[in-house]
Amino acid sequence: MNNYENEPMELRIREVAQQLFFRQGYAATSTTQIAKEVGCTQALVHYYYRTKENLFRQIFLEQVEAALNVVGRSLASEASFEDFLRSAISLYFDALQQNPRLPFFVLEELVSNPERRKYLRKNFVQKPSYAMIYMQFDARVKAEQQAGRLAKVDSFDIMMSIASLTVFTFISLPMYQDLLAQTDEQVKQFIAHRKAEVTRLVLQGLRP
Amino acid sequence: MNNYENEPMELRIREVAQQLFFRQGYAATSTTQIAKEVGCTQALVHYYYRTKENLFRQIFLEQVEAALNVVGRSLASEASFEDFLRSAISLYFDALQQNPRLPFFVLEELVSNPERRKYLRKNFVQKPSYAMIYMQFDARVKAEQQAGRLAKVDSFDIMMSIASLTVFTFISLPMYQDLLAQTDEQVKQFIAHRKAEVTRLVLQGLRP
DNA sequence: GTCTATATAGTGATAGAC
DNA sequence: GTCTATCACTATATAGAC
Repeated sequence: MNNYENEPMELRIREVAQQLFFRQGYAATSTTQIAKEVGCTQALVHYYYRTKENLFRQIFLEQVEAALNVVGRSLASEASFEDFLRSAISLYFDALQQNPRLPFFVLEELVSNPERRKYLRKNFVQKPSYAMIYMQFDARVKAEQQAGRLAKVDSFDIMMSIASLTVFTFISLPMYQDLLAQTDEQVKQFIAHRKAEVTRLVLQGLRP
Repeated sequence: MNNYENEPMELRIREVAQQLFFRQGYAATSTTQIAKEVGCTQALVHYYYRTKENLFRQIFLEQVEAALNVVGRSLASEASFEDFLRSAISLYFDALQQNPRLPFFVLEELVSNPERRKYLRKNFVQKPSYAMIYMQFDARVKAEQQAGRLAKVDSFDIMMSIASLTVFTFISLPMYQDLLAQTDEQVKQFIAHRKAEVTRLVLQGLRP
């Protein structure tokens, strides 16, 4: 717990805005609501960030960057490919458990707003450093297939499948929690359970 | 192509509204915008549906029902469990290809609005007919495991994994299309490619 | 840096004419 | 059934006092 009350206003506004954007999305969140939760006037929100769109973009970029860093970190492993997959999936689950609303937040805005995709493309996809992440993974996959230790599957498919299985777990969390009326403890168990099963499924599914 | 211009207004409004809700979500869509795209006044939208929320709910329920019917249909198969899985995954991909925005539309509203989850719970989860769908599947899984033809995995996990892999394909479609600048033909190929790989991964991953 | 006040525009919804 | 007109609100954003 940060000692919230003593933080500078600029930061408090960003933190509250992030929470609200995460929960409700961009369109359903107003600067008035942000101000009310912070305990300041709506004018102050605009004093620091000028526009709502601008405030959103700072948060959005920061979060995408954080997510990509997790992916980047997962590729640094020197272990065997199987152990590398294990620890990557484990890392994704742990990172998302810390920040369960992140994937939906990013997806929502990317899916429902073409401008956001353009923005992301300019800021990340075109940057060579991020293209490198994929190249690195692809090389490793090909080497493993050459050695006959991995099924002949496109590296892009491996990434897609792992992303699907991890991300969807957290996207569906509110439904699991709410529709099936589960407690926090049950949710924690559910995540751990899925982590184990996703790992098992991926490893067995990628055997040659 | 329906001869759109000749349809009754009530229906035209619903179709346009659906398109817009699918693309932008509830909060980002106004009844004014709906009216403009239909080519009528905003008052008429409210004449037929009274409130925006009400218009939304009709569309939402209809779509959830359609989705659940696809799932229900997939369970009717008499074939071997492996063939049943194959045809179920195939059916999901085909249904979603007809309606690629459906999963995101449903998820978005369920994730970002607790009221919608309450509403869904009342209308579906509590209905015995929908609980039956799961029971049916669970029985079949257990029988297959008894016979030693299927890995010892919870039936709930099997559903979650298949849902993750199919749904995420379509959620990520706008990004695939836009971020990687793909043509319609390439998108079609991508879907077919994922359908094959998802089928392969699930079948191999569920072998005992 | 924080406030009050306000300009401007858009929202959902309704009343009433035709 | 469709329109015009309008209400009461809320939104984002800015100007100006302190």
